[in-house]
Amino acid sequence: MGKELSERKKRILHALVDLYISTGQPVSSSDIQSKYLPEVSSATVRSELSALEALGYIAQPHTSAGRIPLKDAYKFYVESISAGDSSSMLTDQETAFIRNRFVNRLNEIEDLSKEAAKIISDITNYTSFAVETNVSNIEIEEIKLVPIKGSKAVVLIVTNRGMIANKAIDLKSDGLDGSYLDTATRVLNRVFQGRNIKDIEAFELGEIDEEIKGFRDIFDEVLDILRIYVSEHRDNVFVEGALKMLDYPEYNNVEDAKNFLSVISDRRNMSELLPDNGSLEFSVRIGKEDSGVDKCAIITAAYKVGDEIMGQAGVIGPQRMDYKKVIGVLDYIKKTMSTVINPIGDDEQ
Amino acid sequence: MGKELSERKKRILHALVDLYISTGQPVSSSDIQSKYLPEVSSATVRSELSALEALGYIAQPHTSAGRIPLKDAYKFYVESISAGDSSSMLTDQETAFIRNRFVNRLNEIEDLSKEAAKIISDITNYTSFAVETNVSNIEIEEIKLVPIKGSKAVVLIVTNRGMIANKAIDLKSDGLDGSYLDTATRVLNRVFQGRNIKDIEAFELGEIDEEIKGFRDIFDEVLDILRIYVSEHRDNVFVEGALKMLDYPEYNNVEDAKNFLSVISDRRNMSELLPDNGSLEFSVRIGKEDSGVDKCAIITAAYKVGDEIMGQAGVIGPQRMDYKKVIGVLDYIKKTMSTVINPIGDDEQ
DNA sequence: ATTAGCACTCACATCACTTGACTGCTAACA
DNA sequence: TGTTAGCAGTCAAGTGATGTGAGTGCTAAT
Repeated sequence: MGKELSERKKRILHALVDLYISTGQPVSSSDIQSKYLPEVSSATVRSELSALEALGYIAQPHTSAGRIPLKDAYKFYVESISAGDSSSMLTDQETAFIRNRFVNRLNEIEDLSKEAAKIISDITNYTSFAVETNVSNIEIEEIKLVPIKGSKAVVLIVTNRGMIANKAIDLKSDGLDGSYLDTATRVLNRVFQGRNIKDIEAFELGEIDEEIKGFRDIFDEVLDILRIYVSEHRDNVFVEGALKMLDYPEYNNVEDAKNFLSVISDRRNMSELLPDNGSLEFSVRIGKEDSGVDKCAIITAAYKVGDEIMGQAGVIGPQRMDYKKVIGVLDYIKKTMSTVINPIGDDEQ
Repeated sequence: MGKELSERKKRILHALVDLYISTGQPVSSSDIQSKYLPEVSSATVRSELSALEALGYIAQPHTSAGRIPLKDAYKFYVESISAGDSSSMLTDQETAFIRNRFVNRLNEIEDLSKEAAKIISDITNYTSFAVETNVSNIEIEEIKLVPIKGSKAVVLIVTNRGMIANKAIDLKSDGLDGSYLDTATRVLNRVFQGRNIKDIEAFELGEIDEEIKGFRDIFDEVLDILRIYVSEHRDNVFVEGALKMLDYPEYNNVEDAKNFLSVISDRRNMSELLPDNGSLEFSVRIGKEDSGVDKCAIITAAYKVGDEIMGQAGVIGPQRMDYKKVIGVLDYIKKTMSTVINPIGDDEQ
């Protein structure tokens, strides 16, 4: 559909988006002519603009105004810049900045995501976010019951991603002696060791019935801890620079600003904004309808550690945003993250 | 200074603040007369208003407008309502709502603060916050070193407020046998047991030099964990309903809204907004200058568990806010929190 | 196909004018 | 002396008329 655009139409459309991105104002035929196409007249540009308008790429706010780009124009624009080498779009200063920020102590995947979101927002000046995916894809390596004062014990669950320890359980008077705990630990490990955390819902009693016997309470406690952990970490979204969107005139009224902020502060909403197929290297979505952020464009990149996709990071900004820069930053972050980080598990935790 | 106000002036001033709080519009003499003082004429009210204006309680936005309250008027108003029984200002429905929300499983003081902030914001419809104070006033009860796979061990620090366990340390090849860990645990407990977490900076080597000997690495790791814990939990502020402020016409422009949001999302700023003397039962501050929220009023209450002050919770809203309701809610929350919650330590953790 | 030229459109700013909600003042009254 | 009615004065906010200028679409000439 877009293929039959003449070379000149393409140049004009690209120029129009460029100008609109930098000014935010409707672009006039003479603007385009003087800055991008000095070899023709503005009248020629005008007739081309008419054609582009008929094709649905651009529109006029009112009869005597310039043109503004529509969704398709942005799509065309993004395609045209994606072709180039995106990493070359960052200055040396910026790449150095990114690298520096990542060398700090970052153990947890959580810290990593947060830091990525911050960096992206700092450099691009747009609202950014990072999401950990596959949180439930965690394997239990070992469970320990550690006795502490009184008749309590701490449940310590070691996984391939870190550890979970936030709750003490009360053993009542059942077993204050070490052997009780030892047995309980052995049983728990027989049940849980090597299992994936996402399967906990399926941990039904049937299969392991006779093993549990006297340890039913502890078993339930552990299940509970895992459930809470999964629910708290599912769709873990970090948003950075939320207020930066308010600097752009598109969101210069309280109504829209409030709406935007309420959408992005709700993690459920945020995860709906992510591309369905999380494995896409890059995703650019412009003006998603009915999402509460229809005046926005969302660019995401999936990042990996080793071969595994750990999450996504991206930018949410006005439709007229600096796509070139954003894609460049995301691309560089993507690369940096997989090289700077030691694969989890070799390091502590 | 305010004492010499005549009874009628008091009634008029109170009426004016009342009306202004409910409408947000400058209040005219005839409004006051018709709704609050039908026994006199509006001209009389006018002359009283002149006097109150001369005393600095109220002002006119422009010559032909009604009056709006100034800081002193709000102070007068708050004093006059604080005298009454604040708890009676809540409906039965509201008190039931509060009680219900608190009966849920709430282990950590953190959950408690968060929930309090949510409740306050839900009921009052203003932005609310809760702060844990005295986080550093935590005593170490016990330290455990739990060996996990490889040559690693988890450091588990049990305190009177809960437990800290987020890091595994690498023992290298030093000691894979249990006895090494046992000795290390004993030494660590001799050093740390019973000590207050806030004293960690003073844990210098001199005094306990010869005890550490071969456990210097582990000792440093533990110190590090404690330091990080303290710094992450100092001034732990939870803000709820931040966007609610944007519903009030006072913040109906993006400039102010952005400013407000950036102030309250920064925890350092927030802790500066708290009253210096955290032990005050209630604190009402109106239009604090140079704070970035000079158009706001801030009401805080200290809440206790047992005799110990655990934190503060409060509301930040427009100066013309429903003081009666807010104070009522805070008062009830205060009472409920100390009764619903089991003293920490009896319960799990 | 391109261009110059021109008439047309329309958002936006400006200005004069009206309206109405207040006040402050004054003079009369209890 | 305190209160009140009455009235003139003030000023924000709304309304409508008018001008301005940036931009277009159209047409006729090249």
